Amino acid sequence: MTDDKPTYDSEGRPVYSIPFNDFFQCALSVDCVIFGFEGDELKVLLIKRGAEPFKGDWALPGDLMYPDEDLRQAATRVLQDLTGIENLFMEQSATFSNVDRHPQGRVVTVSYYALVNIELYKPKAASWASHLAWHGLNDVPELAFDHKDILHRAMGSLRKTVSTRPVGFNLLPEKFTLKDVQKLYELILGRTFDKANFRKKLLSSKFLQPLNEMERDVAHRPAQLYRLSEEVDESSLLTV
Amino acid sequence: MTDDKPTYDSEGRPVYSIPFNDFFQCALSVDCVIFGFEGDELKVLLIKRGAEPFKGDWALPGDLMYPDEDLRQAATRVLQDLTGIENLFMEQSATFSNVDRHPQGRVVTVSYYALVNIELYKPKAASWASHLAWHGLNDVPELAFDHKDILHRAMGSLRKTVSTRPVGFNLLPEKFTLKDVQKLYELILGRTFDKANFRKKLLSSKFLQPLNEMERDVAHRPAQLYRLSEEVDESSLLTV
DNA sequence: CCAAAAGTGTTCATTCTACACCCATGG
DNA sequence: CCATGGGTGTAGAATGAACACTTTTGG
Repeated sequence: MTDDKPTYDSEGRPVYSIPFNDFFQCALSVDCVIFGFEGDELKVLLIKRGAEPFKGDWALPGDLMYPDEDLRQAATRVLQDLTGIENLFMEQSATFSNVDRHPQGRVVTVSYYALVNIELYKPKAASWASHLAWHGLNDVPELAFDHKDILHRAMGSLRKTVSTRPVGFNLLPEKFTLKDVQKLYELILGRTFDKANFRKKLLSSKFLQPLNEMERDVAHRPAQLYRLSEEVDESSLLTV
Repeated sequence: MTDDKPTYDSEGRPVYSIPFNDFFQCALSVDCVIFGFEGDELKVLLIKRGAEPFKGDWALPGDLMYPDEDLRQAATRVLQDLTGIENLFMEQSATFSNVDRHPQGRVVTVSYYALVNIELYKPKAASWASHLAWHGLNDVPELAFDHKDILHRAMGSLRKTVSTRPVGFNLLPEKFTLKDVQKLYELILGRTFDKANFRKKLLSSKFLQPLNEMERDVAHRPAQLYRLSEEVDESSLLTV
């Protein structure tokens, strides 16, 4: 396919078959897969595109990287604009580079996935509000570009991370029950856990701090509320 | 930091503060972290740069992505040119985008790591031979650009992958002993394993096929030789 | 009292770990 | 016969899975 591409001079210097400047015709973008957890569902924040291409379609929020930014800064900016939240968990997932993925030029996109406490989320600008919505992961509409692929990959990255590092708690509200944690892990990993065993593992991990507070207004025995203990480092291990 | 960056019109269309075409001034490159295993050491294949910038320094082999390629194709091409090997294990690791990482312009690089059977490696072109060398991972020289970071990250990716999927075998010769496998895993993961337990785990995994052949010319009891059994799928699990 | 979910204890099976021991070969 | 590393068995600890049971609330 690319037999004729690279040649090299006697010094091992590459000799390009096209002008050097032709390489500098790409744009980079970031696309953010923003996960939330509400009710009994994992959700993702999508934006309805107001501009061509794919105008009117749902898409992952993203933007082009500016010349004076790196990718993480661009992703942080997108997130900040949308949710108003700073300092949330965000990690690079993968890079997508199909030649034809963007109809307006060569745009390579790098995806980040973020975990937000859905209660803290506030739509930022009024003009955006109608264009932004949480969608249940089992109920995602058609997406613009290759965003469906990106979403699937991000889900994979999340699964890997969540089963070895205590990052899932970023999706939970300040105060939560052990049942909440279990439900969350079950949704992310697509399996069920035995209640007794799951809570034994969680409690032995020392990541949780019981509060002097109970669940309220439930038609059964109220559950103990917990919060994440302060010394938890995201590099700590929690194997679920 | 980027307060003034994004504004949006009444439709939620982004209004950029710089001309749209200014975004299309980036180049993308791939850098390949090519791991090999020889003797009692993990090695990485480095190239001595024949051109500015960083002329004369060691660097990861890489190249710019051509307009009609995607990143994987570019990485495959680089690998093919260097080693002459096709169909080896290669996976995207991470994307590096520091604004100043390349002195000649905005170049964002995507790293791939590959695992090669060092016995099959043949330097491709004579003019390259003197510029290419395997370096032990504990003995890596100063590297050009941010290649040291890239190498470290690739090592991290390798560690993660190798402990859940049976990909390490790509580093081994056709025929190998269980001791070879153990040594390899110990090097990658930076720990030791109990001989008896390690081999029990390996043999119960059904990934190995014993050959009618023994080690030769060793001053002790010769070891059984194995090869990877054919039905092994890289998506199978092997938890070490 | 009942339904519903919280919360706990016990048993059994599986896996991990450490370590001791025997085996085959070259010198 | 010795040194060297190949190869195996076993006992005890740790972990995981399954499940029964008790507790506390609202209705």
